[in-house]
Amino acid sequence: MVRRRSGGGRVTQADVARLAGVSQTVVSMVLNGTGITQHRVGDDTRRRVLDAIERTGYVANPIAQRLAGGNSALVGVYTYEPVFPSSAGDFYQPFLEGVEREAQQRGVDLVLFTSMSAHHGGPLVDGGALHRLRVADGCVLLGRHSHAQDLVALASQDFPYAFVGRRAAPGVTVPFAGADYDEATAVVTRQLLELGHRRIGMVSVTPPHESIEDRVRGYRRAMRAAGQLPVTFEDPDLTSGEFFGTLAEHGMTAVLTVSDLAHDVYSAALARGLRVPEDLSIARLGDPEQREPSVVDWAGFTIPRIEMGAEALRIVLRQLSASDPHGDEPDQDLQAFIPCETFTGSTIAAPPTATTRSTTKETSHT
Amino acid sequence: MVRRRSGGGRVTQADVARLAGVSQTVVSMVLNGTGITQHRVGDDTRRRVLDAIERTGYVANPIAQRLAGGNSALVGVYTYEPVFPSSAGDFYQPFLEGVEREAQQRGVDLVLFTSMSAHHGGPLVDGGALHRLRVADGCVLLGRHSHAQDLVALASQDFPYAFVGRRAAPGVTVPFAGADYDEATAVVTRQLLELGHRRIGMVSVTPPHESIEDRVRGYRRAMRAAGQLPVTFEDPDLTSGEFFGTLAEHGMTAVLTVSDLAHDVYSAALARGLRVPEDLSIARLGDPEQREPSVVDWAGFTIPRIEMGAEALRIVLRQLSASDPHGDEPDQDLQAFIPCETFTGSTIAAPPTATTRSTTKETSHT
DNA sequence: CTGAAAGCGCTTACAG
DNA sequence: CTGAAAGCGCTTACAG
Repeated sequence: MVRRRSGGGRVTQADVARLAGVSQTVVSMVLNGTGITQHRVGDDTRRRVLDAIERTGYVANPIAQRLAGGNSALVGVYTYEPVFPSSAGDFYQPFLEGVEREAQQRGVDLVLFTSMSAHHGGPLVDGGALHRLRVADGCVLLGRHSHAQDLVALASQDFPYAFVGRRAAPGVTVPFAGADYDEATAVVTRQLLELGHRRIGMVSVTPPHESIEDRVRGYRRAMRAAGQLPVTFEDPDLTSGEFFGTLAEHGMTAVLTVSDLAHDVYSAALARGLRVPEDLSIARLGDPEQREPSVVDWAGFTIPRIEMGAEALRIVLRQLSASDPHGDEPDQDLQAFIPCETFTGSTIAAPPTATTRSTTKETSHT
Repeated sequence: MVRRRSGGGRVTQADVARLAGVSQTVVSMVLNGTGITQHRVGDDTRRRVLDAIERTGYVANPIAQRLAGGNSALVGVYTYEPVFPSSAGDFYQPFLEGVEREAQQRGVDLVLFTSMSAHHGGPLVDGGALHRLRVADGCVLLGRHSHAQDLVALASQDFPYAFVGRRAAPGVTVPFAGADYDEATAVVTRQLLELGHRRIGMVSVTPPHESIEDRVRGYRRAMRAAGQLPVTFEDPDLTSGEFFGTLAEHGMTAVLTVSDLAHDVYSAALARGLRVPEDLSIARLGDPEQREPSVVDWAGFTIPRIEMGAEALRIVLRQLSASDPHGDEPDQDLQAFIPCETFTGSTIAAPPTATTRSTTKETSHT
C-alpha cells in the first residue's frame, strides 16, 4: 500500500487523482454511481483511478461527503430514553435488532443520539435537539410515547425520518413502520366469535396512543361485522370486584386485553375464582418484552418488533434515494404495516354457556 | 424565532452574523471557548451575537465543525459483533450502558459502526474499516476477542480510541479501561488461603486472552507470596475423571475457575460425588452476563462492566481534550484498571482436612 | 469524455 | 478587539 501521507493524515481524493494522473473530479465520478452514468468516465481512466484507489487504500471521508451534499451512510437512531439500561433496553432491544440488521445489510452506520436523551421521554423539539439529527442522513425514531409537537416539527423539516410504530398528527403525513394491530385484533376477535363467544369486551389503557387506537378499531370492526356491540374498559380497577361484576352483568364470556394489562387481568380473574379459559377467555393483544418467558400460554398475537425496526430503516433509506431524482415522493411508501402473528394459546376456549348448550343439544340428539 | 431560511435549510453562522452585524468569524469565536479566551470578543458584540443565536435558533452543524478540524461530539463504538441480537447483546449491554451513560453526561452522541460488523469477530483492519472510524472524533472498541493486528494498526493511526478490557501488543501502548482481574483474583486466592487451603488450583481456558492472563498472574502472585505452588489447568476435560483425579492426587481442596467454566466445574464436581464447599471449594473469577440469575451463591468477584464502559469513553474524551494544547499525552492516563467487587458466597469454606484437624486439636486440648 | 471552479458550514491562523 | 481569507475533503453544476 502506497501511503501518500504519513501519520494520521488520511488519503484523499486529491492524492488518488495525483497518482492516477487525473483530476480530483474524475476520482469522485468514478466513485459515485450517478456520476458514472452521467459522465461516463472512460474505461481506461477508470481503471487507472481504481488502481490508484487500490494502491493507496483510499476510503472516502464521510464527513466531507456529507458536507458537500452527498450522503454519509450515517443514519440516526433517536430513542426517547437511554437504550442500554436493561430496563429500557428490553423495550428497545428487539426493534433495534431489526434496525441494526438492516443497517449492516445496507452498509450504513448508526448514530445513537445519546446526548439529547436527557429529556427522558419528553418531546424532542425542546432545545436544539432537532437540528442535531442532521448529523445523519436521516433518522429512525422510537419510544413508548408519542409527542404530536415532534411529529409536526419533524414534518416541516424536509429531513428523512421514520417512526417505529404508527404515529399520526393532524395535517401531516408521518412516515412509520408499524404493526398491523388493527387486523391482528380483528383476527383474534373473530377467533373468539367462531368459538361461540358473543359478548366480548376489550380492556384498554389511557392516555390514548396510536397503537392502542389501532387495536380498538380492529376490535370494533370485527364486533360490528358480527352484529355485536363493542364494549371497551379503559384502565379498569381490577382489584375491586367492579370490573368482573360488569363483565358478568353484560354476560361477557371473553375479553381482549392490551398486553400491559394482560397479566393483571389474568391474575385478577383467578383471584375472583374464575377459571381461564373455562369461565372466561382472555386474549392478549401483543406480547410484552420477551425477558422472562410467561408461564401462561397466551392466546393472542405477537408484535413483529424486529421487522418493524428493519422496515423503519428501509423507509428512511427509501426517502434518501428518492430525493435524488427530485420527484414527488409517493406517500404510500412512507407508511408500512407489518402483520402480526396470531396464536391460539390455552387462555381461550368456547364460552361456558355455549359449550353447555351445544353439549346438551348434541347429547339429546344422540 | 426568526428563521433566516425556510424549508429544510438550517440556520448557519453566516445567518447569525448578518443578523448581529458582525463577521462570521466572530460568531465562531463566541461559540468556541478557546477562541473566546484568545481573542476576547467584546462584551457588547458577544451579547449581540448570543442574542442573534437565540433568535435564530442556531445550532452548529457538527459535520462542518468536524471537517474544519473541530470536534463533532460524535464518538464511535465499534463492537466486533452486532450489538442488539440478545445473544450477543447480553454480553455488550452492560458495557454499553456505561458508555451511553457517560456519553449522555458529556453531551456526545455515539456512532455504532454496524456497517462493518459483517466480520463477526474478525479483525477490524480487514477492508477500509479502520478509516471509517474517523467519522467520529474517537472510538470505543469492545468485543470478546483480541486481535493483535488491530492493536498495531490502531496505534499507528493518531486517532483517539480506547478498548473496554485490557489489550496489549508488543511495542504499542493500547489505551483501555479494564477490570483489575489481577488484584481481584489475588484477593480471592488469599481468602482461600486464610480459610486454611494450601493446595489451590486454577482452571483456565485457551486461547490466551489478556483478561485470562491477568487472572492467572494474580493467582500466581498470591500463591507464591504464601509459599504455595500455583497449578493451572487449561481447558480441562471435566467429563472424564481425570481432572478431579489430578486434584485429589495433588491434595487440592480448592479451585479458582474462570467464569465461563464455573458452572461446568461445579456440576462436574457434584456429578463426581463431591460436596461443594465441604469437599471442594470453588471460587468464580468474574460473573457471567447477568441474564438468568444463578441458583448458586458463588464466591468470587464480579466484573465492573458499566464502569469499564464509562471509563473507556472518558479515556477517549481525555485524548480529545489533550490533543488541543499539543503536549505529550501522559500514557498513564490512557490505561485504567477498575476494581472488581469480591464476594464470599457459599461455594467456599475451610478445607475438609484442615477443619477435621483443627477440630480434633481443639477437642484434644479441652 | 475530462477539468477548473464553486460551495457545503465550519475553524483557525493571519492581518489589521 | 474584529474581519478577510484559506482550507478541511468532498459533490455537483458548468465549461471545454
